[in-house]
Amino acid sequence: MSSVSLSAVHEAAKRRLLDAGQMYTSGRRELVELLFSLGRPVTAHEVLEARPKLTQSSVYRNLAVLEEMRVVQRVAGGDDRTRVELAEDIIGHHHHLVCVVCGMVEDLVISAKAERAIDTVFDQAVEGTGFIATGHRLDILGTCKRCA
Amino acid sequence: MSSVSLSAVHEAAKRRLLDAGQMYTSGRRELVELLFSLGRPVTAHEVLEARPKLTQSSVYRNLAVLEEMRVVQRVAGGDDRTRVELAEDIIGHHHHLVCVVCGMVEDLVISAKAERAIDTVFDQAVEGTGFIATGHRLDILGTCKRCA
DNA sequence: CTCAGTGCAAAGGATTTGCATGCCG
DNA sequence: CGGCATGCAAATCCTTTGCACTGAG
Repeated sequence: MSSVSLSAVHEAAKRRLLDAGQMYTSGRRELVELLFSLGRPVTAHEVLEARPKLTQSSVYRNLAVLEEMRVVQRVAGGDDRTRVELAEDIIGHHHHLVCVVCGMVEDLVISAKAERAIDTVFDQAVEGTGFIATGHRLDILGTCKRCA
Repeated sequence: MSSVSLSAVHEAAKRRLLDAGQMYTSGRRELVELLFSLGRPVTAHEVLEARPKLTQSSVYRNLAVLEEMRVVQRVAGGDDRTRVELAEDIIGHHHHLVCVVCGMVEDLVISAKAERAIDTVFDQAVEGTGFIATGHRLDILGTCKRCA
């Protein structure tokens, strides 16, 4: 699953940006690298703490660009802050363990079989609602080790 | 499913507040009534639009109290605003259709069988992670009728 | 050279808080 | 009466934006 390499991620990110006429600057590269190394959804605040050199507005702006280019995606956490992580089609489809105490979010990969079961359930559920489903969000809520 | 009556909801809400030494005031009652009548997660902003008489700070404060008393629960939408709806143990377990265009969230009830399938999948997934699961959040993302 | 990207500071929007007053128990 | 709840306004927090400057192609 997370057998994806950093260089592969950079390649994917770079291609998506260049194809859209955007630059793959050092600031953006650094964001991708950080997201890759942390391997979980992070808030803008966490990014700024981890990379003090980066500027607040640039982080927000670059995350927005990366999101538009489908390099990263937003994730709802246990609190109100917006979190982002590398897009699923880059690091692979997965779900989240959300700590309702501290808001932390961790990735969770489930078996292909389980995934298929869920897909089936959802497909049936949406039928006839007039809603056009494009994806899903499955989070398991609870308490993480640290907060237990 | 939504066979729950308004009075039953008021009763449940009132009991939870009184048991905790809180008052079930008209402002709180009105919030519960509005949430019940709308039947979907709403933002504080929507509440204020629907009930202009209510004060902004009181709405936020009362929603916080109701959340603490487990009368309402927060729901992540397609945008950044916090939404709340009546707690699942009052109106019943369900999931959400989230519009990624306008952020709107609608309730979705799936079959017991489907629900069981999902529970099984999740139980297995969390095993051995050290995470203490207390619930889950399943949202189907897509485009609603209005935004299609 | 030219335009997108960056930094800094100020603006914006949602939510929270302080404080004086009102109302329920 | 006494304390929680309410209103209003000011304060905060997160995020976005304006503008001048820098850097890459």
